[in-house]
Amino acid sequence: MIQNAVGTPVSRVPEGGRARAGVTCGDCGLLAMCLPHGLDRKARESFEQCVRRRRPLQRGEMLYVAGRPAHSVYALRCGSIKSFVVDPEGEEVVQAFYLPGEVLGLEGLVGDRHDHFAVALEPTLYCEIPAHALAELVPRHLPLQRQLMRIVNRQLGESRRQSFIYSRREARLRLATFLLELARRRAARRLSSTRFRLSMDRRDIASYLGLTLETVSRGFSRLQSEGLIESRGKAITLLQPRSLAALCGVGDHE
Amino acid sequence: MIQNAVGTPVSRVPEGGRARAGVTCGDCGLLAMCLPHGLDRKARESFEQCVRRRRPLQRGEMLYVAGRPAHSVYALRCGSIKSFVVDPEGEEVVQAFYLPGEVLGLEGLVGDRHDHFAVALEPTLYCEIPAHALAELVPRHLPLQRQLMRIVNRQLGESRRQSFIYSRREARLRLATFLLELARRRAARRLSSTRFRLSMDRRDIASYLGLTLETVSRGFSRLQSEGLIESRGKAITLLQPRSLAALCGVGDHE
DNA sequence: GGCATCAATTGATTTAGATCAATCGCACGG
DNA sequence: CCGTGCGATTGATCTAAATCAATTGATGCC
Repeated sequence: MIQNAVGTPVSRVPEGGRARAGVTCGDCGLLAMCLPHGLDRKARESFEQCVRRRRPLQRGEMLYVAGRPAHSVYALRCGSIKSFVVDPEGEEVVQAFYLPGEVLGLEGLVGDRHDHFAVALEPTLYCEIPAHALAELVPRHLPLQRQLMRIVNRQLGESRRQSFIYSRREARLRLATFLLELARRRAARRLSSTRFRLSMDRRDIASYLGLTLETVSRGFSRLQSEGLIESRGKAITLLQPRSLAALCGVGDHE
Repeated sequence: MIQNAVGTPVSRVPEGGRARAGVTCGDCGLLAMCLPHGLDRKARESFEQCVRRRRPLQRGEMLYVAGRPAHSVYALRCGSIKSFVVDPEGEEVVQAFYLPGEVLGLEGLVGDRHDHFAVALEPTLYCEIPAHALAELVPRHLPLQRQLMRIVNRQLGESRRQSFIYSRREARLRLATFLLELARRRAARRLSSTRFRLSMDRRDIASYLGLTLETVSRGFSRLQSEGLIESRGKAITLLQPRSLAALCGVGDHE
């Protein structure tokens, strides 16, 4: 449904301006996966000059809206964001979920308009880097160039993996793959990879995986009855991550 | 099937070396969509110094192989290439089809290994740009940087659109979308967008669209019986491109 | 604390596409 | 010119997931 898209105001007026003491990229635990990774102190400082740390987004609040001018690139600090497009029938189609340390809105660097929506799934903090400033910095700093390419390339890989699991038609496999992907990304952030709370609802997961929400729900139930996970609403525990991986990795033929 | 992957030698020894007179980027009709687009004459000449124009690939011949070191980026001059991965059951999963003017193997710029296979679907000419040389040129030439980002971004968009049509489950719609996408890309190359020969077989299309080859075949038959296309094997005519577009664009609810 | 609301689960039925199984038709080599 | 073989088509059946429809459970609000 598009109600979010039309009903919720786009994030606008900043509350904090420049990065303030105590909240710099140097301090940030997510530096290693973020844009300024690899920059020396001096370069990082000029990068920081461009970074705007905004007030938090509330759940359901839009970070940006498809069709509007894209003037910035965004890096998540905490919380989570889903990106989606709206299909001709007016249905939301979820394209990606973003976790802290991930960068979105890169189309702002090349195109001039967003081609999708981005909305917070929970209270969310982020940094905003104006595209014109970033575009000026990139040619001057080799590590920034490399990191940018690495990030875009990673997104491309993720998107292709997603296409891949779509083409495998078994619902339970898509679900298992989805959970393991989340676990992997959480592990990379030193968060528990076996117990976590989903910030998205069943409908979002269904849309992301190309299924209906009923099928997702049944999938969770089935994985639970098989003892592979414990699922109580949004609280998920992976009881047998190895078996889950085996399910996705090796064939289900036997 | 993986037989291609193991049965066919990787393209290796070059036949032509440096770009020769008469075959330069300046002459190439595809310059506008290729990497050196936007470079001034001088910059383009130093770009050309890096370009290797290789002997043609035969149908079925591999351009590169997943797992092997990625030392170059490739630009298609004519013919076509499919890229694919091999799933745990050993089945080929087609990720993309590349047409003249398109660039592949960009992961060579960031990673050090190919993560997928690329194979010629017909006799195919291509240019090879060694990654190290390109990586050296990029920081020095702003238009090259911008073009690189534009190309990667376009690939990301394409991959997301692909995920999107996977999530729409109706087979005939996927097929119609596929045909229109091909038509669009051909039109961009000033080739007929209504009559063309598919260089890939039904199995490849099926894999790309996440369907079985029987379903693809039935889809073609159905679109033909509806008078939207004419399909005789690989020869395709779009009889009602507008209706096809309506099918994909607007809903099928009625 | 109880009720309203919405998310999630579970059940019954339908259906699109997968799967299994023949042909068909065209290109190629003898 | 006629087989041979592979790609494509067509047909019959089966099945996983969509759809339709309750029901249950959690969350927040009065």
